[in-house]
Amino acid sequence: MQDDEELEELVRENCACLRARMAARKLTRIYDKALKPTGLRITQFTLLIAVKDGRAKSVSALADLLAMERTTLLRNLKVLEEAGLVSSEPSGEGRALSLKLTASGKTRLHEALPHWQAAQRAVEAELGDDWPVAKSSLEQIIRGV
Amino acid sequence: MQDDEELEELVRENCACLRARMAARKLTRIYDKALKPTGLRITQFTLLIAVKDGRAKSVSALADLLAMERTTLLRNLKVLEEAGLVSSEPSGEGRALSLKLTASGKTRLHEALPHWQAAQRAVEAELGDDWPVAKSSLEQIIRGV
DNA sequence: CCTGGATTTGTGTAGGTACACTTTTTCCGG
DNA sequence: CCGGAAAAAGTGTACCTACACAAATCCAGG
Repeated sequence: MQDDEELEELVRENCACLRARMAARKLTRIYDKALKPTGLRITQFTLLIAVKDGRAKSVSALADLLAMERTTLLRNLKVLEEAGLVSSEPSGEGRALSLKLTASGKTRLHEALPHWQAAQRAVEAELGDDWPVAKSSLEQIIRGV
Repeated sequence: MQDDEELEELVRENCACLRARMAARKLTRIYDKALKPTGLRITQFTLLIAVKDGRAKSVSALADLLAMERTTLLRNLKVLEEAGLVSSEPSGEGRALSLKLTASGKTRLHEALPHWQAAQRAVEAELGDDWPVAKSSLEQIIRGV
C-alpha cells in the first residue's frame, strides 16, 4: 500500500485506458467530421465495410472481429437496418443471422470512401513516421490484452 | 468498383480511428471489470482524480484536459454529482464553476485506487517492453492530431 | 424421442459521446 | 454608461457502449 497521492499521480501519468479513450475521442471527432456530409459516422462506416466483407458468419463472430460487445453491435446494426443500409435474415446455419448491405448501403459506402480517405491521410500526415509505430501498438493492444 | 474494393481493404487494414476505438473498448472492459467492486467505472474514476487534482479552473478547461467534448463532460459530472461524489459551485471568476470532491468522493476514490492498479499492472505486464512505446504513441495522437 | 447443455440472438437499464442550439454572465471599447 | 463580442454553462436529440438477464435454437447422449 503506497501513498494515495502517488497513486493518483500514476493514474494521471500512466493510465492506459484513459489514454486510449482520449485518443479514440480525438480521432472519432476528426473522422465523424470528415464523414459528416455523408450522414454516416465512423462507427457506422466501418460497420458497413465489415458487413460487406462478409467474413463473419454471425453477429457474435462479427462482434469478436470488431472487439465490440455483442449487444453493442446488435444496437448499432439496428440503426443501420432502420436506415435501410443493412438487411439481416436467418442464414440457415443454427440460429445465426446473415447480414448484407442493401443497394442503398452500397451507394452510401461508395460516397463515404473518399471522405474517410481524406481524414485518414490527414491523420497519417500529422503522425508522420510515427504512424506505423502507433498502428502496431494499437494492434498489439487489440490482440494481446 | 475495383477501386472501391481496394479502398475498403485499406479501411480494414489501416483505419486509425477503428483501431483506436477497438483498443479503447478492450481496455475499458478490462478496467471497468476491475473497478466493478467499487461501483465506479473507469471514466468516473479518472474524472474523480482530475477533479481532485484541481488544475482545471472551469468545466471547459477540464474538458480540454481530458480531450472530451465539453457537453459530454457536463453529463458525466452530473452522474457523479447525483451520486454525491462531486460538488460544484460558482468559483467567483467569471461564470466558471468550481468543482471538488465530497468526503464520499474521496473515500470511493481511495477504495478504487488498488483496483485500478491491479488492472494497470495486468495491462503493462501483457504489453511488456512495448507498453512505453504504446503509451508514447497514444500521447502523440492525443497531443498532435 | 427428449432432455440438458451449448450457442446465438434479443431486451432492460444505465452510462458515455458529441453536435446544434440556447442562455447566462462577464468584459471592454466607445 | 452601454451595447455587443467573448466566454462559460446548459438543453435537445441521437447515437455508442456494455452488463445482467432472458429467449430461441441446435446437438449429442440416453
